[in-house]
Amino acid sequence: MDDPFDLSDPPPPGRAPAAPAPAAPVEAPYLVGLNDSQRDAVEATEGPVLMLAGAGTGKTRALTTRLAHILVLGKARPWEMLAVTFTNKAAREMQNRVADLLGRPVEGWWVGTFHALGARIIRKHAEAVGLKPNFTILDADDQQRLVKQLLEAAGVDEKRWPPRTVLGVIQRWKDRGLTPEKVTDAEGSEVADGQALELYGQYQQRLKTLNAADFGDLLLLCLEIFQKQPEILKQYQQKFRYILVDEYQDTNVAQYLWLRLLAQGQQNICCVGDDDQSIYSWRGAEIGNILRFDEDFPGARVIRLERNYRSTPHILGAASGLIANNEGRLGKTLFTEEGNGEGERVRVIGVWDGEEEARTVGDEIEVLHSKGHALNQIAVLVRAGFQTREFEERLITLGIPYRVVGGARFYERLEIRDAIAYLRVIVQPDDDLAFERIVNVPSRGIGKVTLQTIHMAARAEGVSLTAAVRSLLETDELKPKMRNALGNLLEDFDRWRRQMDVLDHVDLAETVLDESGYTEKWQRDKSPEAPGRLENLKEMMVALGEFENLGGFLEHVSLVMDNEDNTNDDMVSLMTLHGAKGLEFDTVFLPGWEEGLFPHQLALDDAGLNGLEEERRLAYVGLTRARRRACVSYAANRRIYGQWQSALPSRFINELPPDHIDASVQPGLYGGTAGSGLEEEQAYFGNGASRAFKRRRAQPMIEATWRTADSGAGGGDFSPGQRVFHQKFGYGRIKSIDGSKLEIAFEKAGTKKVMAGFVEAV
DNA sequence: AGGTTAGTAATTTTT
DNA sequence: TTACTAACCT
Repeated sequence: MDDPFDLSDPPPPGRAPAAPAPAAPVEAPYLVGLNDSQRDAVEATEGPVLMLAGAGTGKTRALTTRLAHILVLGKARPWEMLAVTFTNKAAREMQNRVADLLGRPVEGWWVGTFHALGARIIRKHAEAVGLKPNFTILDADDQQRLVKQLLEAAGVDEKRWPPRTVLGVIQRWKDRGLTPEKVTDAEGSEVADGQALELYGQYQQRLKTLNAADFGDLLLLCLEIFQKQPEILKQYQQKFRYILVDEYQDTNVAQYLWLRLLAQGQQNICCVGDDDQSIYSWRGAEIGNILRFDEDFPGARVIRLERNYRSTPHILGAASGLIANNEGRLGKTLFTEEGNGEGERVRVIGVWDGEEEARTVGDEIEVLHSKGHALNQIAVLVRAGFQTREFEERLITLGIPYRVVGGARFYERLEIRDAIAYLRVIVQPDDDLAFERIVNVPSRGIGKVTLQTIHMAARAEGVSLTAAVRSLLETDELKPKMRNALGNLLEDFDRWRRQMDVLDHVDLAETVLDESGYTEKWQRDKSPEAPGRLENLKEMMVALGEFENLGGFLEHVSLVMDNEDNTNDDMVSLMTLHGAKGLEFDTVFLPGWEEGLFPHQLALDDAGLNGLEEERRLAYVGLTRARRRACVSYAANRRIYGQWQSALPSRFINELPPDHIDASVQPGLYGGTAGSGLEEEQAYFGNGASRAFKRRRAQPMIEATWRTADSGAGGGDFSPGQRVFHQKFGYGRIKSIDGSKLEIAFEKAGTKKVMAGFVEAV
């Protein structure tokens, strides 16, 4: 992941300027076969354009052709183009398809995810925002641990305010482009005993100390750079002459601001999206961004892609009828090519319980399979992950191969995260979160108490944990056993760091895992998953080998968390509706359409009508994944968390236009009337609405590990001869001072070296 | 310091 | 129901 060119934009050496064709021929080959609106979208290169692309309307084709077109016309050289996506997969596809269109790879253009591009910009100007260029990008787990530490220090009850909740609040602020200074006091007042805003500030402070940024920062810090240093912004503005944004309906405020700053002046920005497929508001996506586009970019052209190449008229009719129940849409009228017949109606099946639903779907799949239907053209799309289980069990029974898409990702596995933590500490000694993760893995006898001591020392001196350990080693604060263990560990670190220059990075990683005893830990482990973990570690080494250095690998790990998809294997796909966005299958099963599950009760609780509309969009996304067959189902009874619950058919079922569906209900459900209504008195999925905002009396302050030491960094407050008190050694008199380390003659414990932060004057 | 047990909570998750 | 965490015991 090197950066072959810098901001000043010299053409990549040895490469001819992207041969600008002498005016595009009237009918360039790549334009053949586009429909009128697609062609419109390709040729409207100047000024702001909103490409409203409905499901299955050939969006990617239009968008990649547009990019190729700009290059062919010579309107921009590759490095003057910026193409932003949400996923690495989408970025990769864009790159490949543009290359296909042009018949050669395009090099040097900025194509990638918001986060990857943000990271790239920040690394270049890191000092401007108080980071070193080698800053760490924290993952979700790191972030949560950090918040947890802050909550503990602030004495917030973690039962009431779980770290993930508080982290969520901080992230939503970041999504909105709000730094701690910009959040209004009132906003955090309900969260974490009113300390949310303060915690946010501390969180950011910690990140700086750790030389780290989280995902939100990858955009926020860009904004900060652009604001603080307008000349840098200007360079980028001049550089990027054509900007293209995919999945615009999923952008959050920070991303919107980022784009708007970059597009200023030039305004050749093309945003592609579909308001009806906005399903990530809970992650900060602002559907308003796409709805407001023509206000934000005056004179914008809106081009609608409405001709659907994917689904049958019945499927499209059902989906369109459903989504028509939403308000505040930009509105599109999807249509299909005529002449292919109408296809099958969308089937709607009501059954007794979840097990029967799984059995029914399984049987259907079996029939399709026996007719020669490819399994990888069949998907079961569920609302929530736990729903896949019943289908898995059924498919196993039937002997039908399947894969669960999504789920645990490679780099999130315990052993991989541990291994990476070792590498992180080596590359970036200030990375406390990584240090903490592996300081006692494998077990070195360093427990809670020792770690606490290290934390206090770090806090007192305002340094990283590694540095604090270094200081502590020169004192008598630690028990000899600990001092020995930590001393060895630090020696190891130092040695590995030295080897970074001489050893190949794969060899180094192997050395580290070997000498640290980490590999051995799993070799000795007798649990059934241990061999798999060792396999994964080997696998990681292979991945590591594909990078030039450790830094590149770590960047990849942070930013490219996607699963490899083996779409080639003939297997049924089980996945969530969210996971299915952007995919298509001949046959799609949509189980669990029940009130409370879909729409999900929590979505309604949290976001009311907006929540309902987003659930409806999710249903729309589900239906429009199907090319030829869609089958919706619901169960009258379902076991959730071991409890049987009865449920009514989803209101979405009633919203499907009768002309496009074919409903069959198992006799005996709901006293014989199917989907007859949604009586309000039913309270499904029990637990009340406002769990998130319950409060409790303030907790007594936890003995502050961090709070105490804020004042006195260094040994400056002490002088020789002074009488002091130490928690462990009692009273004594200072003999000499060496920086933050004091030599003290204790009355009971004898003469010891201790950290200044651990003693108080008496 | 590490293992055991009891209590609790439980969507969606492109980076 | 399961899975994870925090206090608790050894």
